[in-house]
Amino acid sequence: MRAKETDDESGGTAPGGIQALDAALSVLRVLRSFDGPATLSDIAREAGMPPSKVHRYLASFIHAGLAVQKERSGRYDLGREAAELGVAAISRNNFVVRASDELEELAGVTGQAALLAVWSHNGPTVVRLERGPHLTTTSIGLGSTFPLLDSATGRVFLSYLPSPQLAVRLQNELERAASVGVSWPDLNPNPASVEALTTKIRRERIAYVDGRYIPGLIAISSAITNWQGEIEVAVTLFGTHRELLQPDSPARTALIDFASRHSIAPPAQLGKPRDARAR
Amino acid sequence: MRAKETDDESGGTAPGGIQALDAALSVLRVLRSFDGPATLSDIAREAGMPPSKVHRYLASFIHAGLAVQKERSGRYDLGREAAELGVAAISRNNFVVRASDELEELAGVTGQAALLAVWSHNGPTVVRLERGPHLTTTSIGLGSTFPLLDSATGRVFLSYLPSPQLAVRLQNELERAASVGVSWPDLNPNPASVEALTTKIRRERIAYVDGRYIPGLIAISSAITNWQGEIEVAVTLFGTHRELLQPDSPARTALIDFASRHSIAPPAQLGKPRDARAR
DNA sequence: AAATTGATTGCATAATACGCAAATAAGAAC
DNA sequence: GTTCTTATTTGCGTATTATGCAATCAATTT
Repeated sequence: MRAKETDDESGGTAPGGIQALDAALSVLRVLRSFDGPATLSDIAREAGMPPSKVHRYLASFIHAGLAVQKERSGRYDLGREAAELGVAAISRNNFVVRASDELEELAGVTGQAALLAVWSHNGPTVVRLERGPHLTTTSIGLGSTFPLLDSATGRVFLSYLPSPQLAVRLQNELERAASVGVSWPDLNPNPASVEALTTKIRRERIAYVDGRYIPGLIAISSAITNWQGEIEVAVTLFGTHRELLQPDSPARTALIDFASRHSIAPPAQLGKPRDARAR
Repeated sequence: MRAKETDDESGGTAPGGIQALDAALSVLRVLRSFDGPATLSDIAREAGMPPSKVHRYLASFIHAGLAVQKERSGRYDLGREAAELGVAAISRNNFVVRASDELEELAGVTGQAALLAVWSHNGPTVVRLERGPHLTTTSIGLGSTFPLLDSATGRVFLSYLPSPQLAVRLQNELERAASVGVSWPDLNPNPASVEALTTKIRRERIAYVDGRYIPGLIAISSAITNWQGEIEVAVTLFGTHRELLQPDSPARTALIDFASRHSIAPPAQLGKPRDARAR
């Protein structure tokens, strides 16, 4: 086996780590990058390794529950342990944990469905979902992602997240909107208009959409920010009634209050709740 | 390094896999099992490995983004990539499809007919059906729905689904039972008795009926839950032999195991209080 | 039926992961 | 401020084992 002298290639080895493990974990990342089940050959090609090597890695992943092999076709997919690892990682985020505790209450008092979303590489991602009293059966589920411009949740991240992470994604959505000819009532597909919108969202602490992303679905969203003013979580209420949008609606007030209470005010105060004790 | 001759120890190696990778993944699982950041020593002790070995694994995990090292004190925690991996696994994880793959096997080893049911607006609805070796011709088919109180499947949904969605339906069935004069051996038509029954079902992870809904038909059912502890699917075994009901019957054990394997265990922090609780 | 594609498994060998122990760093005690 | 204690990190030699190759097995197509 050859050791890498220069790690200028993508996926170099870890300093002080283990080469075999680095290689294996890169396979895991490849497996994740597929949209669904993948064949051994595809995974091996994408990872740039011989299939036999990848096959042995996958055997261990399956043993650990991180991967599964479907039926007899031999295609590989992520397994249950991968999901549990993810929820464990998410639950380490204290903002998510604390907001989750009260999300059900928020859904109850507002009479709407509620969700929490965090930023992942696919964009805003649902990590918690509380269906309201009116069981609105939507296509939204755990792990769903939203667009930046066409969703209330996406617009909140657009307004609070630093530009670099958003730039390419925003550019794509703007171009796509321009080519398809979509336009918004409150937004034109140019940077100045986007800037005006995000400023407004930050000022009002609310973003909303009125049935554009999913026809007939009304949603309002607000940001939970950390001590640096960066967004940690977006809280979103959604339903089918337009009164959600009115400036003085109880639901809107409750949402802003909820987000404020779970945010840490920019002028950091001393009584800051420390993170939970280990064990 | 010593190779395991006997894999009777917990956490044996994978057949055809890689020993180093198995060891590393067991460390990852240990890291997940903590509620928060953990020290190297703790992780090593819990994993039963020398700290130096674990340290090298963690270096690779950090390189892959699966773990992070907080501050300079050197405590380790799950990283961003772990969360990404999880949402990828969840978003492509369809509980029905996943469970369907093994439903035939479950029917085979238990010698019973098996079905999967989800909640729809008509109540518990059969979405997959596997007739057992003894082709019991019943009136159950794809799209069939069950009552809440007179079926094992219905009782599982009754025990796991939030009250609002069930309230009217439950009320109807209770009233109807009272008017017709039906009674159950394990249930009286009042809220307190229903509560006692559902508590028992959640504790034992099993609901059953003994030929009441369909005369002569014995059924046991268990819940597959998602990472919020909400029911996604009910798995039901049914046949004509009463040994299904015995606490130590192989079929019952296999059913509970099946449901557990397909459920995603919610972490402690996100554990939702099942019943109403004052804050 | 033949052929093609893809998954799995022996095998020999060289590469490397392991354990041990030294070194470094961080806290605690005084 | 200095010493003591505890915990994390890193060399190093060797035996273990991960690897590439190629054969085998299975499944699907021509």
